[in-house]
Amino acid sequence: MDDQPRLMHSSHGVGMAGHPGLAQHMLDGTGGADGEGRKQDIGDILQQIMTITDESLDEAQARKHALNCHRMKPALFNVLCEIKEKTVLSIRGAQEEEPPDAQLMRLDNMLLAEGVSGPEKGGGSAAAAAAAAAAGGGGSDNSAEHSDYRAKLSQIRQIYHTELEKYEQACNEFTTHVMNLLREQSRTRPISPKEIERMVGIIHRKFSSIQMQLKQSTCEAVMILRSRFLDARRKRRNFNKQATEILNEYFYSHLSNPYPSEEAKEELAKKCSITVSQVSNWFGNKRIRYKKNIGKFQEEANMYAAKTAANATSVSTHGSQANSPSTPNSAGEYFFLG
DNA sequence: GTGCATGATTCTTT
DNA sequence: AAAGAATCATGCAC
Repeated sequence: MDDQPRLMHSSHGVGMAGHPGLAQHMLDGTGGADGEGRKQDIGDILQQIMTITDESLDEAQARKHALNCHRMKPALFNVLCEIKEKTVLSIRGAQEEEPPDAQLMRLDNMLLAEGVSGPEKGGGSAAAAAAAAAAGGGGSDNSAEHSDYRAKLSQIRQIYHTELEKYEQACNEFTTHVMNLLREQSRTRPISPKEIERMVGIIHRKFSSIQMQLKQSTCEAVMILRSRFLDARRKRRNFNKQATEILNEYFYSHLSNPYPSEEAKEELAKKCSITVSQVSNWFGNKRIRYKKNIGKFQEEANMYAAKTAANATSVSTHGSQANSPSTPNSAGEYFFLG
């Protein structure tokens, strides 16, 4: 055991000299058996290994074969393997720590949530349905947009999977190729299984970083699609007639103070099948537009006043006129006069 | 295509 | 935080 360092040391000392004639002599197995001769022997083998890449392919092939058959080869090979093992282990210890990538996990989670990387159909339509629900809308005519969204999502999904498969295939092919190469080389130079393992790890890391780029751009594409789908301003739909009617009825019957409470907004939202914030938007727009041009809305105001009055009389023959805007009892309180 | 209507957003004011 | 005001972007009738 303690002669291993000596072997390596001698390789440095003698290896650089280069004695083709002597080397041939050694490889023939006719060299001396004394200690000094053995050192020379090993040194020449190492020298030949180190210079093998300088030779032509045929020469190198022949040299390789000769070296493989050399009587000292197994011993030298074992020693080199041990040394290699030690250095590889020390390298491993130094650079092995790899925290689970938070970014990658986020991307994976998102792709799963959006139904891009999950099971075939279910996730995608679920996400689309959620997006559709979030979009607010009347709910009747968004099925066309919905299917459009779904089609585009599945397009993204398909591209993603094709690319992913391509990467995986390339990764496997490359890994196999490298492993075959290393296995082949391990016959002439010391390559420990751990080193192969490490190499495979490096390859996988490289490919997974490429995969991450794919995941990132897929996420971006989904986000853009989603934001387009969800951007209500782009896909603005007028409220249906009934909803507008309900909102106008409330507005004109509360003309002196058209500021519905939170509860009233919720009630209106429910009646109109829209969201509370849409109700708030509507009243905000209505107030400002009414105030800006009361004349323009006069006809509408009268119409709804009549309607409200009619409703009131039909409900109660007593003819309550509590909410009649056409007969204000205290005009000074009207919001648009303030 | 044009112009007005309308729902949503953004910024400012209260 | 809610309302007002200005503005944007689309819908729709013509």
